[in-house]
Amino acid sequence: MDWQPVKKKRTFEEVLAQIERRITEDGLTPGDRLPGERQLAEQLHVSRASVREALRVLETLGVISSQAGRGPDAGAVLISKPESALADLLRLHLGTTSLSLEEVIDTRLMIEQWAVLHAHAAHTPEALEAMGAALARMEEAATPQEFVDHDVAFHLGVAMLSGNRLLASTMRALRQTIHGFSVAAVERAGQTDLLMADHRRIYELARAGDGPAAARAVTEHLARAYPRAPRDPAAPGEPRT
Amino acid sequence: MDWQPVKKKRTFEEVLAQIERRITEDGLTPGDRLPGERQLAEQLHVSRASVREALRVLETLGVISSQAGRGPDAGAVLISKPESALADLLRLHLGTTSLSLEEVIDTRLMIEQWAVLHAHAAHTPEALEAMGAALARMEEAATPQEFVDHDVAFHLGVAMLSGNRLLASTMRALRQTIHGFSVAAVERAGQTDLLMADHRRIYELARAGDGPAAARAVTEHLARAYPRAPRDPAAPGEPRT
DNA sequence: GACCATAGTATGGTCTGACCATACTCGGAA
DNA sequence: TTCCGAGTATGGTCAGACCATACTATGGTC
Repeated sequence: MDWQPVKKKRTFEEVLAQIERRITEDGLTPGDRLPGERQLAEQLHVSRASVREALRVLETLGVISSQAGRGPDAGAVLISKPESALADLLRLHLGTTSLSLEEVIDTRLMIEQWAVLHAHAAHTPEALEAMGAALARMEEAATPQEFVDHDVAFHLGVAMLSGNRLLASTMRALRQTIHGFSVAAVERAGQTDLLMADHRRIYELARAGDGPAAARAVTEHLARAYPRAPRDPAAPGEPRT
Repeated sequence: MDWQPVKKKRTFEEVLAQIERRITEDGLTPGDRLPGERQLAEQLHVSRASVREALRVLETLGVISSQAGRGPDAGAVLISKPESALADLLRLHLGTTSLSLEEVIDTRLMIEQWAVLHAHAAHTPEALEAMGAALARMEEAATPQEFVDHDVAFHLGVAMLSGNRLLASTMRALRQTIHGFSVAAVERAGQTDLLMADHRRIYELARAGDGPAAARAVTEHLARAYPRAPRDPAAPGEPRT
């Protein structure tokens, strides 16, 4: 038999494990409620502090949301907000330089390319609608801040083409993380005509179902938006077709 | 002026914000230490419980690691383990069905394709070495469990070709999340000859610097490993070149 | 009977103070 | 010089209390 790790789990980790087990075994889904902190503490024979630390972890990971008060909506409710956790993750690791802005932007390009190349039929109409609406609002944007807000919505629509919620959540988190950088880039550029032309082109190509062409358009767009970011030139081998 | 959100932040969130500020402003990097819990509590005029909840969040996000005792290594030390946070995130959201296995596996294909297509010269030798070593160990694997362990190392090497730490961490988390699924797949298949042939092909193509061919090999490999997972056939538009 | 104000109560959020286990530090003994 | 034990700073946990919040039920008023 294999050796068992002898590490002593901390109390709150045991609580965490049991709550997770309950979630999966009982098939709890977003909207369902967890027992109150005091009740959990009593049933698990631990202190409320330990329960709270476990719940804090779940909240950090975007799995639950807590509200005080009484009634059906009080207490810990299951949710599904992975993007907040991802955004926190990226922001903090950028802060400790264990991640660089280039890597984040590279990842963004990867997702958008993939999304337009692998547009999922069932989700395409919805995504295109979001993209179209964002396009219209971008036209009327008065400030870089506003423009970027709708730009985020547009590119989130691009990610949604894939029909993959993990990619959509990651895109939300990415954009949240590089938000300040995006606004600064638009302010520096001064005008948004070229970016808007890119957007329209991406939109039309996606609507036409021409994945490869849309992927090229996305690549050019991001190269324009982040002039010196891509590290592609240093790559060995043959250029991308 | 814009309206300010009137939401009252919880105490531990304020603590969290101040610690984060200290990290970025002081330029702390992995290996550096944070003040002790009692000291933080006193300086911020909050209770130790609030400090602990903030630290728990940071630990969950893979930014710090805490150890008891005295000496240089005691207390909260900055680290960089985004993969553990990502793995927790994926596992829990899979548990609440706000994410599906297909989406996770799709994401894996996306990363590996991207990595071989955008291999970064500076990181290629190191990645190839990891892939080669994993290849050799896979040959000698006696059990599906062992095989999968080294398979994980191989595909982590693939992700490392990109030189993007975010992708490498995500790959680690992905594989950790689908580990049980992978083992079951290998056990079901009974033999690993085809998979090994794929691996060698991917390795050789990556070493030759032929990104597009390697991308095709990766796609075929994953299609073989997860027979009914990819949703690609349902995609509209033209096939990938 | 319909409506509204008030007391009741269950919830999360926070604090205080204590105790334990751990693991380094330092002083004294061999 | 070496080694052992007391001292001590650290995180981990607990118990009990209090507050703010927000629903619920009660009862009075029209």
